[in-house]
Amino acid sequence: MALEHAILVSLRERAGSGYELTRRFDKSIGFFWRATHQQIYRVLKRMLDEGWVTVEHVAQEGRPDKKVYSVSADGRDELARWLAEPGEPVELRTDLAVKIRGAGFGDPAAVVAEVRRHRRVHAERLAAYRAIEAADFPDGPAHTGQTLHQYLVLRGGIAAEEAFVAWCGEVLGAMEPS
Amino acid sequence: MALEHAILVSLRERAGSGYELTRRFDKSIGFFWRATHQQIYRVLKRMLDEGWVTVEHVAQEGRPDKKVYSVSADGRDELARWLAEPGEPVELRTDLAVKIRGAGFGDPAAVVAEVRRHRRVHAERLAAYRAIEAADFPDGPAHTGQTLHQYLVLRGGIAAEEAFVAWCGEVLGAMEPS
DNA sequence: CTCATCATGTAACCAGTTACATGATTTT
DNA sequence: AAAATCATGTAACTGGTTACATGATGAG
Repeated sequence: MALEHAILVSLRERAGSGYELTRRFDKSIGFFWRATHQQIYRVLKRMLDEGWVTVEHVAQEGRPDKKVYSVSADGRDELARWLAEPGEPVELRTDLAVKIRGAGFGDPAAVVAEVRRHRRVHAERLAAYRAIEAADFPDGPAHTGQTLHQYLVLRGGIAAEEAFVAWCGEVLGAMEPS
Repeated sequence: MALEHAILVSLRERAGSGYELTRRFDKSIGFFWRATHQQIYRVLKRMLDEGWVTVEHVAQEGRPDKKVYSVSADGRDELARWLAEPGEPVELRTDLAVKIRGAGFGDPAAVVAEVRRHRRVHAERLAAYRAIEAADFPDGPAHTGQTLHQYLVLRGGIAAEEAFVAWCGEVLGAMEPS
């Protein structure tokens, strides 16, 4: 379970509130890990109980107060421990594949339309990632440290989306009205 | 939620027991959807309650009896309905990316070792998929019907594993002792 | 006046994992 | 004698999603 650890990474990059973390999980961290605010608030509470983070209540003018979380020494230790620990390589789990495999048990044309829709979404995500790459990482792999690491993760998102777009294309080529 | 529907697809290809389904989810269907026997038995029970499948008790010699499940008319309708229904395109969720992004907060060399391990596993899966491709689908995209659909799903697994292997390679190239 | 943004939470539910449990037969 | 295969299940737990709930400020 990596949400705790994804939050630790994000908070080590910069302390923030649950709300701010939710925004980050909608953007950069969201390339590879999604989380809703409900989940983040719940996990932050648990992390606080475990002593991995500390809170500071911050009063704001014209806006609701917020609770700013920071990683504690225990949290830093836990993150370092987890980083060195082996984990399971990802496995793909996509219902699109189930639909393709089962296409003959329904309307194949509807499945083809669904593949086309998925290709469009993946192509849009790919374009968005490429725009971020061009804007934020002009030096490509010549970056160093944290910037390099962020760049490499983005490259993973790009590689995955490219693969999905190409696969959808292959499926369409083989299944489209022939 | 696609496990019900993955089971419907598998049972339409061939009726079988929970145990047999578990075997199939370890192999071909497992390229893109995993399930343990506990989960399969639980879901089969629910599907029986919903009337999507029927059971036949089969006594065997020298082996425990088994319950063979088949898809009912309602199950066929449900599968056809679901096949035409739009679903969410996959999102990647991998802790390896979290580890790469956080590498600077721990021992980067340990993260590099982890990336190398993942590359090895993905390369092994890729080789296994390619072996299946060569053995079971000699005609490539020239297949038709159900065989074509199974082939295209396997191609998706191959595309995904290729992308992971390439990405791990890129990460290693940028992070390895420099 | 309405919608978006900022900000935090609870509660119910669903899906998936891990552990426990049994027991015969066949293979090593 | 031990391990693998065939065969089915229950129970507890964990993680994630959806729905509900509140309330201020600022922009259109």
